[in-house]
Amino acid sequence: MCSRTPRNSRTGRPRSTEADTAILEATRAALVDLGWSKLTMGDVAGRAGVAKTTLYRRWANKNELVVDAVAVLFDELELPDLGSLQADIEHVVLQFAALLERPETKTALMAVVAESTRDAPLRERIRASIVDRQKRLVLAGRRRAQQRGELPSDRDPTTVEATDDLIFDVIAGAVVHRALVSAEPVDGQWVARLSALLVGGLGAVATLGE
Amino acid sequence: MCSRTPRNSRTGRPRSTEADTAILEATRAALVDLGWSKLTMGDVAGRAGVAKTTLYRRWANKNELVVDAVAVLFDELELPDLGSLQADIEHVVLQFAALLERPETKTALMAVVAESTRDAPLRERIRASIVDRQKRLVLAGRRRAQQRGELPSDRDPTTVEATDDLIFDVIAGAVVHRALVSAEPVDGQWVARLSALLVGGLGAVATLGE
Amino acid sequence: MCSRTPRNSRTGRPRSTEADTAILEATRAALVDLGWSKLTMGDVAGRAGVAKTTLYRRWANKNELVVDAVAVLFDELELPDLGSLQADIEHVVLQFAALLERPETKTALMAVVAESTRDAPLRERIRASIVDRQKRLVLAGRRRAQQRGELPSDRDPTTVEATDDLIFDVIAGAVVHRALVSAEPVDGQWVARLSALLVGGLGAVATLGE
Amino acid sequence: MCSRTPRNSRTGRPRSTEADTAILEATRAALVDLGWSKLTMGDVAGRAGVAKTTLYRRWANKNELVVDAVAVLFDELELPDLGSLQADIEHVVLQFAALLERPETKTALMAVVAESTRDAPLRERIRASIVDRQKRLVLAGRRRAQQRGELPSDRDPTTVEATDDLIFDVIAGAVVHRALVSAEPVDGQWVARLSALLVGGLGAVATLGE
DNA sequence: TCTTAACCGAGACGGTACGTCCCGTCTTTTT
DNA sequence: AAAAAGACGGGACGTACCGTCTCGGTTAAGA
Repeated sequence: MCSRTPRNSRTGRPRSTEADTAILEATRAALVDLGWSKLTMGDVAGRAGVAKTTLYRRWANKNELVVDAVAVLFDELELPDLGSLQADIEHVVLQFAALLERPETKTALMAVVAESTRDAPLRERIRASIVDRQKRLVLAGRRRAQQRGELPSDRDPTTVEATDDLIFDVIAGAVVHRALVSAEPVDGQWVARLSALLVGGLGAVATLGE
Repeated sequence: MCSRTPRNSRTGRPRSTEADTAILEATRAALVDLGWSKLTMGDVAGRAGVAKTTLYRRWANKNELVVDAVAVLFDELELPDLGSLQADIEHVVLQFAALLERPETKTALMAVVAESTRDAPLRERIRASIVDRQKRLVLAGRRRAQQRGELPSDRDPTTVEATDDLIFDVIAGAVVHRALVSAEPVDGQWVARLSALLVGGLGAVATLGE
Repeated sequence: MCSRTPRNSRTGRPRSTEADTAILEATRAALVDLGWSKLTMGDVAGRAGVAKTTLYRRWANKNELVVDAVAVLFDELELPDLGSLQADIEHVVLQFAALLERPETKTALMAVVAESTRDAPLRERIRASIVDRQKRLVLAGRRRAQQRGELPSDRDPTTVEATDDLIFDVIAGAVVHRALVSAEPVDGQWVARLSALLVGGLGAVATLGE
Repeated sequence: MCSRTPRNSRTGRPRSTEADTAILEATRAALVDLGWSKLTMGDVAGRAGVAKTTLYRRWANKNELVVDAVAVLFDELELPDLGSLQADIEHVVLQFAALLERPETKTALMAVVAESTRDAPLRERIRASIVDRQKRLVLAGRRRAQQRGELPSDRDPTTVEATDDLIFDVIAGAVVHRALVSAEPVDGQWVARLSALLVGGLGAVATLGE
């Protein structure tokens, strides 16, 4: 979780795990109150009741701290079986939109992505902490649809993975763009249209490799 | 273009129009060299051979300046008629991906969007300067496809607009997510799959309103 | 006076002379309240109602600032003609002792001298601002004594200068050592003994060169 | 020697005496390398191969540590009988000047004196460890000169002590001022002049009390 | 021999000050 | 009135040390 792994030595005073959690909580609170660009390391330290040095001992900079603070929120997303692929998609999209409406994520997500365009370690951290972890939802939804017979069974595994990635980029990208760039609500109608587009289009994509 | 409109008085020394263009060019150059987060107003002023006051007389802050500097690049996107809806989509997606590969836009776009989540005037400026201007591409593509008979003619105008918006969010969102978040290449295969998904799904969306 | 001379350009906003004096006064006040070692640049800036940057624009570090703040106090020393060499010496020694009793000088003088042992520019600044300026007192006293006939007229000018320097080091050194190292009072008795020693010994030194 | 006397309990692990000497040596080495103001407790601990806690268990702060580290050097001063008061004075002055040329003492002596102006315990420690211990040299020199008949025998013991103190302040003060403030060499000529001044002046001081 | 109390190294902790960078504003002279 | 120049008050940065505090482990006297 922390950026700077302490040496695996057993000597010396161990790091306080309470400080860890206090810092991450304080970071989320500061994101809510101030937004990403006005969040300062000193302010977070103050809110957490911790010295600035304690903060820098764990995270090299604001971006890595924010990624860790926000990442955990994305693990709340779930994919309950609602009986049909379209229903599953609509449910997860609404969940994701609700997550993006939270002020912590709304202000932080695009900011760290922007920073990551010039910071490879940060990019890797985002991928590991947030992006890759959510692909599980696409996987689960696709497999469930295959079991239901809504989608054909796998043939070429690379094609399947490429399609999974495409669906992930389309869903996540569309919701983020709607919510943050277009800045318009992700309501039931919009979600219905999006999921209809996906379900309808998936057949065309499946026949593409043949 | 400029943020602060001067009084319409004709007295006094007129503003230098050369300064305007020099500043915007300098901003793009600074974005390339430094990225959004390390770009400073002082540095831009220095590159443009201009005093900081001259800069602030025109733009209130870094974000508005960057939006103006980058917006013009998005007007390069075009939609030549390639004979089919799928070909048109593939072409514009590749163009958009190429634009996002440019270091100016790559570092700036997500950054200003992130800032805009807490800054309504900036959000409006982005919408006016960048977002809404590109919806023309979706409009043009859809109409052309209708003329070709690839898509049914309009019935309910609000449904049409909602679908246009959806397609816009899906295309733009997916490309941005692929390029900046997933950080993987927008290559021919991926574009082919995306456009197949869209063309295949559009029928399903069209029948939704009935 | 200031450490960092601005370019002799006439362009731009000129430096505030009020800031100069406010900073030096604040420095002396901080020396009185906190002493040299607890004096901080931030505190001085705060007392002066000035930003830290304004302070650093003028002085590179605490030591140079303190030298300038204290130097002016040494210019208060005078040498009124009291009729005899011994009386003149006693008077200036008492004045010097009174100056060293002031908390500003007491805490600052030895501190900057200590720092100057590893900082040649500072050493030069102390010499120019404080040390050399006070040699005038020795010169004036010696000339007056020669006019009175208490001391022989000059013969070898280098000998004269060497003797002046010796007397300066002896007087200044003895008073400083008494006041700060031995930490005992420079009272009338002690001063009388010191001046007797000097007046009595000067004859022996004068005949040394022969 | 150490600042914090442990309880006189005989139980528990006794303090390492090797640590004591290692710390003092490390302190002198650090003074040579870094000077007083850049010397840090952590650095000294590192050089001594000792934990910071071990250091603080013995000395309360940097100043007391430095006084102890430097004090021992002053005990090297000796006063061999060279046959005349003037020769004895010249010898001890040259010794003292040589001591002040050593980088450890040069940087440390004035610094701790400066600190002592606002720190009574430190002042007392300096007096006990350094100042008073060197007055023995003045005492020995004066007695030897009295035995030789160069100086009159004692009459009033308080006058004698006052004169001893005066001579101590004059010699020590003059040498320190010459070496550190004027920053000029304490060479044979200067020493000859100083000792001539003293020997010549001592008679005048002696007759003062009558 | 076994406690046991004080020692030791390592290093994290809450803090303070540092000197730098940039902000957005202001004052000055020049155009 | 706008321009270049640059000083201004202010805020945050990331670093260096401070002196304290926990750790696990060591050491020698006393039971």
